Amino acid sequence: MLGPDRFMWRNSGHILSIPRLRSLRVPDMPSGLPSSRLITRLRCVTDVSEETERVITRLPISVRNYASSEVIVEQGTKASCCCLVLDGFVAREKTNTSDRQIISFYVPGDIPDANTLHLSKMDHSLTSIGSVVVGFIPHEPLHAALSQCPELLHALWRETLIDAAILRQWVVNLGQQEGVARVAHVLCELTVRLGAVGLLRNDSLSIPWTQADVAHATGMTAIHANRVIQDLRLRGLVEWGGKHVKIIRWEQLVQVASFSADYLHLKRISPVLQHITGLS
Amino acid sequence: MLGPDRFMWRNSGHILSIPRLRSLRVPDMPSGLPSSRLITRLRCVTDVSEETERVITRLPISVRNYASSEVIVEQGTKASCCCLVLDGFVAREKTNTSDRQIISFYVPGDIPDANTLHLSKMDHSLTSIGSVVVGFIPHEPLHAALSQCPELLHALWRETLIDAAILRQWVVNLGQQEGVARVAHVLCELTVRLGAVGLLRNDSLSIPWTQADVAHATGMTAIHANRVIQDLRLRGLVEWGGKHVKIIRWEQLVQVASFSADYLHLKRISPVLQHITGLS
DNA sequence: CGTTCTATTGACTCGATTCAAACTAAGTGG
DNA sequence: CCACTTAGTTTGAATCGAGTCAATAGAACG
Repeated sequence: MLGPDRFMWRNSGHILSIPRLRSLRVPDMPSGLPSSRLITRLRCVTDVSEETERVITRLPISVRNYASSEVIVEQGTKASCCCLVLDGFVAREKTNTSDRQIISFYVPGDIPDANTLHLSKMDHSLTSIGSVVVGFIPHEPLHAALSQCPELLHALWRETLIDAAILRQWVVNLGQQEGVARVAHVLCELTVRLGAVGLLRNDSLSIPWTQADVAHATGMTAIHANRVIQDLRLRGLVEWGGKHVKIIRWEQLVQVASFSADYLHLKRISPVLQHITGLS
Repeated sequence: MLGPDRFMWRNSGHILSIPRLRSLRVPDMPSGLPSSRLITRLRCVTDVSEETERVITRLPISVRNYASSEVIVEQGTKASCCCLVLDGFVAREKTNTSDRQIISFYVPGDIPDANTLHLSKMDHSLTSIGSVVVGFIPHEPLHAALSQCPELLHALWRETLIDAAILRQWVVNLGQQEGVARVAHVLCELTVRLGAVGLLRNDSLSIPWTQADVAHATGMTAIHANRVIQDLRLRGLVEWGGKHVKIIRWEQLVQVASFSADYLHLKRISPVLQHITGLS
């Protein structure tokens, strides 16, 4: 149940493979079965019948832990299974020699590589942001379940389409907003997505990212990310200490970010989320 | 067979609905049946059996023409059919009060709103870049065809996944490349995508876009886009006159753009494309 | 308790936007 | 056919957001 013996470690832009020396901080196992994370997520965006729920529960899922900054699935490889985030955060990224771009973040319940069901060759990598628990579902039984259960197929297709909708919004965010707005937008999105699956505590996000991660996601320098974060703090919009971000003024944050949750295509908004966002 | 009586006309950032006064320049009809465009495209990325081809040919497709800068499908509306680009270029865009972001371009054979099959509410608009011929396929018969023909279903799902892969690359492009590289990348991508469906003529792209369109796609000012284009011309990479872009030095363009066609997930490269790109 | 990340600060440079204005090409109406 | 209008392209100068380089301060870990 432990991670691999060697893992990719990022060090000032370079990627080295070094033996694992540190002990793994094993995060808490998600409550209940791994499949419940997926079902919770799917219920946010579509109807899931009990029959479909049973099909999902019967899927073989092998659970695995990752330490921080490990590569879960690597760019260029062919995937033979889909991974389901159970706990922690996963980043999708493309890394060139010097530049790293985080394309999107994934939270528990997401299947970041559902695309491999029909595009097995990975055109990007999946890496862990902080320690992460991931469930792997082999393609064959998943394909079998899909052909047997059209509702599940449509739910998964829908998931991949929402993933694309998030990418579209990210393009807009990068293309036409300036630094402060870009970071604010990421915060808004993660708040709503975490809230949707019931993982918001106390109006705040516990994301084990570094300011460099934020920078790589929003297309800026770590130094500039730092200044943007200070700006957000100064405006009193958030409290941002280390890996803990607390939303102080949601409405203003939304305004700065030009955020609207439409593109997330949520069917229902959880009570916790309603409280924070005022959405319904 | 003509477009609507009124259409959206963009004028210095504002959007006005004015009566159509100008005569429509009706583009040439695509050769053969509308469905052949789709089949040609699908064959670029997946295998299409004759049975599936027959299913596609039987789909009801109503053809419609659009003049330049018309809204084909509008953000916020619920779509009840998918549109298939038959001739010309379509842009996917999100427009706020002042800012316009082109999220992606579509070429003949593409289905820009296949996502509406499972996310009927449009979170963006589709507009015409120059005059365009579009085929509309109602959702119901399409859904029926999908449940009857798994191969078509998987082909379409695959198409939506490639659409997402293009968005991922676009995020990288916007996030970490500077102006010249961004524009060069768009050119490389369109060259390969047009070449794949056999629509490259003479190493050059006939795209009826304005420099403002290029700017909105690459996240910059029209003025800066102009300077970037001049830069590309000066370096001898392209000849860019009006709506006609000719690729002069493909290898250097690829290098400037940091372009690699992997993310387009093409199964085969057409002969014309091989000639220009040296790919296989 | 030192090593290694991570966060922070300052000064300088550069890419990109803004504002203003001129110039070209194309379409319209008299 | 020419004058007029409008969209689109091009140019210049001033300004600003963001990157770069360099260096320090704090936090986490073995």
